[in-house]
Amino acid sequence: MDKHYDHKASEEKWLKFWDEKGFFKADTDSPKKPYSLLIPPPNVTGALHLGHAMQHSILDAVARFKRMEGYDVLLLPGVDHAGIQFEGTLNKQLEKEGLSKQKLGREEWLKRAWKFKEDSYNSVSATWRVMGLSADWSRELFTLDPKVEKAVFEEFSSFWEQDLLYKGAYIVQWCPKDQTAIESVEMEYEERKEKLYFVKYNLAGTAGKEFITVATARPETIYADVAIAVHPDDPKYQKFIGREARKPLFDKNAPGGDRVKVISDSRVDKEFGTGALKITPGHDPLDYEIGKDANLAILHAVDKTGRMTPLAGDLEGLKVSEAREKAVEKLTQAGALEKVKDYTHSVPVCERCKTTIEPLISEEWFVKMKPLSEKALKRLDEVKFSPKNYETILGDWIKDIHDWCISRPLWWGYRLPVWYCQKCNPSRKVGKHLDMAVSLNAPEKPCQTCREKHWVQDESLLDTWFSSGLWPLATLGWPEQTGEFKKYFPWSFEISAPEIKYLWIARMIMLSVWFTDSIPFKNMFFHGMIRDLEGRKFSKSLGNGIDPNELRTQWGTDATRMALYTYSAPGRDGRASRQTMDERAKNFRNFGTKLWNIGNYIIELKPENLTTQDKSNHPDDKWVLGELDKTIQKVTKSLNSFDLHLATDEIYTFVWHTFADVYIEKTKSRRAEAQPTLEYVFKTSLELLHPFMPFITEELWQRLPHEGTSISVAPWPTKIEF
RNA sequence: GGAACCGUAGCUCAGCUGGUAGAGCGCUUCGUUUACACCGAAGAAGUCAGAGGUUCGAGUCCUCUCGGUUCCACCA
Repeated sequence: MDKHYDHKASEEKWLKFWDEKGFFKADTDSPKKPYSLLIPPPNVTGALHLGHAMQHSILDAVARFKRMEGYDVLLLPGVDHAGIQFEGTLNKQLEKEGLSKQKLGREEWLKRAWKFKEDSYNSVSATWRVMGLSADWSRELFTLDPKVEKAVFEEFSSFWEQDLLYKGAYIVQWCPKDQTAIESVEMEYEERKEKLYFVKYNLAGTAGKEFITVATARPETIYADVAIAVHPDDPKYQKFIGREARKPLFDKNAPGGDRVKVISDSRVDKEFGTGALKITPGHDPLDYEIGKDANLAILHAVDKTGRMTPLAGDLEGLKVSEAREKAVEKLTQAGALEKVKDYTHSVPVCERCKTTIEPLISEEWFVKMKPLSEKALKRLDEVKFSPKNYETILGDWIKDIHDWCISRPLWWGYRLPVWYCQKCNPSRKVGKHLDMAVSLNAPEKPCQTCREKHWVQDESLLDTWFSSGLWPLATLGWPEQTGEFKKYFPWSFEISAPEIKYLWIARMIMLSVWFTDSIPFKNMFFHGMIRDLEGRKFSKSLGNGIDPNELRTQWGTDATRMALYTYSAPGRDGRASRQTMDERAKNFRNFGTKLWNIGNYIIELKPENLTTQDKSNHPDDKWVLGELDKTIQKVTKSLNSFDLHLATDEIYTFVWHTFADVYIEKTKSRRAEAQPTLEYVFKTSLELLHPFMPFITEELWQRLPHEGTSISVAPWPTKIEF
């Protein structure tokens, strides 16, 4: 044996061996009990990062453990098309080349998109394999594969038939840069120092004598005002309720001209500003609510690109920030600006591009979530969460569910399978089944109203989570009751980063319970987030990321995996730098060398004149077997509770500090007698270590006397059998 | 405003249902005798954020305070 373990050669050798032997293929016909693990599909938007490496190492350890325990293990890999994020990343690339979506056009753009997808996918796939993931590659899926498309269509059409879909005016958080509606979970708030403008509205018919003053941070939206609201109990404004006021900024084409009504509504805060609130239902969620209840018109002063609409008169076409300055000038000139105060508040911005969100009314598709939420809540306690408190966290969110906006103006992903009759339904209204159809391709049947075929498809795409929310079902061939669906569903184990607990985990639970009357997974593991030493997220812009491939190349895959398990306590965030990762990986690289040298001692330096393979009754032998037995029990227990950080620590301490430092040292004076015990304890230790360090354990196990073809399918040690 | 999590050795972190403080890296001293210097032996280092409480006994349970992080809601 060489002095040092050559991790690179060993990894290549065993990857090839495992692949050829097909140990990791799940078998629906196997009499073994199933254990299924679903890999959260990484986005095809770039290379895997350290968080992925940890997540996948955890999955693989559990999979390997269960396989050794004798289960028919399915570890299913896949990748996600990640609509918005994908387009964002690709468009940034195109920008550098001086290109854009618009310049390329849909067809050319899609060609680039598929190329980009291939590149990202290849990087992800390569990393997966070299990390030693014992996945069933024959079942690998992409969220845009036909198998998934079928399931997604079933999801959509069944929602349609159950009357859970609707389209209509809805207040939507609109990102002007990404040109898309985003969800509240995709928004961030930024503290901004802005101004609060106190604007006087003249009461109609008083010719500049009576005024009502409102405080607003967005004077440019005055054009879209439809009312002023005051609290019904506010004594200051009793006399104004029911009267009309004149907008200091208005467009002659606006409904009602410059007139807005003063109404009362208890949702107005008497203490804020002047206690009078201008109502702009087109641009503010609260105003929208108040406006809806008071039956007020919805006007837009800002459009979806973040520019002023014709309603803003000569400000049309200006960006919001420019329009605000102009509006303030005009108000000053008109003597309508009473005062300006400094005002610090948090402004909603897009999580991805940090652009200020425009709350707008937009025509979007929604799923009514209440029925799904109610059904899911009854079954939530069947999922075993790690850490436990996530059951409450998710339960609270599902209880307060709001309808799910599922349409996105994107090009990358699933088009809504909705067709309108161009002739009978040119405005694409929803609700009349006769001049609409839900179909994957252009409907064969004619429109039932005009008996002709003028079908046009809805332009929008489905939200990415509409497909990934169905991942536990789609990957197993649902809606068909396939053999694999029957055997592997619900999944035994799922894992996720906590940041997508609502977007993804809660949705999977609701969708699964709705469509199959079953929870999607029995064990749900949330790992923590690895951050940098200052506690910040890893991000490309900060450049603080750590490349798992560099760690792997330098220290070996086994060592990198072990380093990651030290961060794997459920729900605990960790801090890391390249240096701290190196320190940990180095320690486990050294541990690998230790194993290698133990192997050298036991295998290569084996005494030649061995007389017996019988066990001895020497107290040291009994002692080490007792310690080994304790270790077996502890490691098994920790693995069953998914405490991998404890399991790795236990087996590490036993091998290094009990077996090597103490026991092996003592055997040197009675080497021949101890040989059987040495071999047994070492082989068993390797088996306990295999889920975490698959390569070196296979390498050494193969050199020891053993039964079977691979440690990866050797029986998991349960008790001392010696 | 509501909620959760965290605060343990210089650094990064473990410590399950309460019972004499742990690991890795780093540091000090010694060791190159026949598995291993990617090693071995010995060692220094913490009033477990602070204050109360429950208990025979609390890092571990309860309350409060301080500090840090995150999530949810609202922000005219």
